[in-house]
Amino acid sequence: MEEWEQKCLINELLQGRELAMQLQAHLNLPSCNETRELLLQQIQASYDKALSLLHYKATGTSDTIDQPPQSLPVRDAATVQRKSLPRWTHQVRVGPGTAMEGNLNDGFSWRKYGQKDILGAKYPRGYYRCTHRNVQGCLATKQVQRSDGDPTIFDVSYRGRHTCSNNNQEQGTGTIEPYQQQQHIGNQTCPLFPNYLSLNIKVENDVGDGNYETGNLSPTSTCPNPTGVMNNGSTSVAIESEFTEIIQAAPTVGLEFPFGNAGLDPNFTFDDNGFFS
DNA sequence: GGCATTTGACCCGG
DNA sequence: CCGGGTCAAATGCC
Repeated sequence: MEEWEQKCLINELLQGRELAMQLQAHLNLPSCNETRELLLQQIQASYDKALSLLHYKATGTSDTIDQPPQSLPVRDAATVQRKSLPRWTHQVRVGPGTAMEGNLNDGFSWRKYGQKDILGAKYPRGYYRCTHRNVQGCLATKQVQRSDGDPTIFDVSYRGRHTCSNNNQEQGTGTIEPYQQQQHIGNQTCPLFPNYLSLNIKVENDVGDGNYETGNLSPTSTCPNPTGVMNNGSTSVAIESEFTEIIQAAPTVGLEFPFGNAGLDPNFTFDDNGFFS
């Protein structure tokens, strides 16, 4: 058990370090403020996690002290948590090769839990949560909505951070690893989804006090799932995944991908195949 | 049977 | 009251 915690801790610290380096790199780029904010958030979250790990070790079940009255049904707690989670969105444009929204694979496994027609939007919005929510207490969720202007663009907004570690290579963990930092961990770089193109992200920091999940990380959130680490070299998978977001986020403006923005998808033929009923 | 998606109902905040 | 977000039963797929 202790080994686990230690690994988790190291993971977090490494991640924090990497993120900090990222941040440093971004300090020189005048353009992306949001990216920096995102990085900051992630760094903070890393620290939080690391600290919570230590705390856990020290006191056993640290447990959430500032949990007020309680008695509120689960739902309330969930709501509160939800409200305080950080949120950011990318715009993802999809090329012709990519099938549909489901395939907007970003390295995590999502499970759809709802869909809603949004007022004023042509297309419904899909609601997804992490598949491992129940198992690992991972509270990450995302919403995917096709832009009504350009059907090839999806607004993907993320909420919360993944506390799980799902390293399923077969799932397409290999997000594009665009520019910078080619830390190819293992064989991660699968070119499965070269279709991300321009993505803009914006961080909507509705984390008022910035202490989201300060007092209470989701109870089980602290330690990534064993499988993540099991895979020997890939202890960093969790990190990798999180990096994914950053990486995707970073290219904000005018970053040229290998495949070039131009190359992508001259004419998508979505409309033909019924896409999204 | 187990897991994922679908879909209408429900909850909650503005 | 309205609209966005979530739940949960029904359904589908492997």
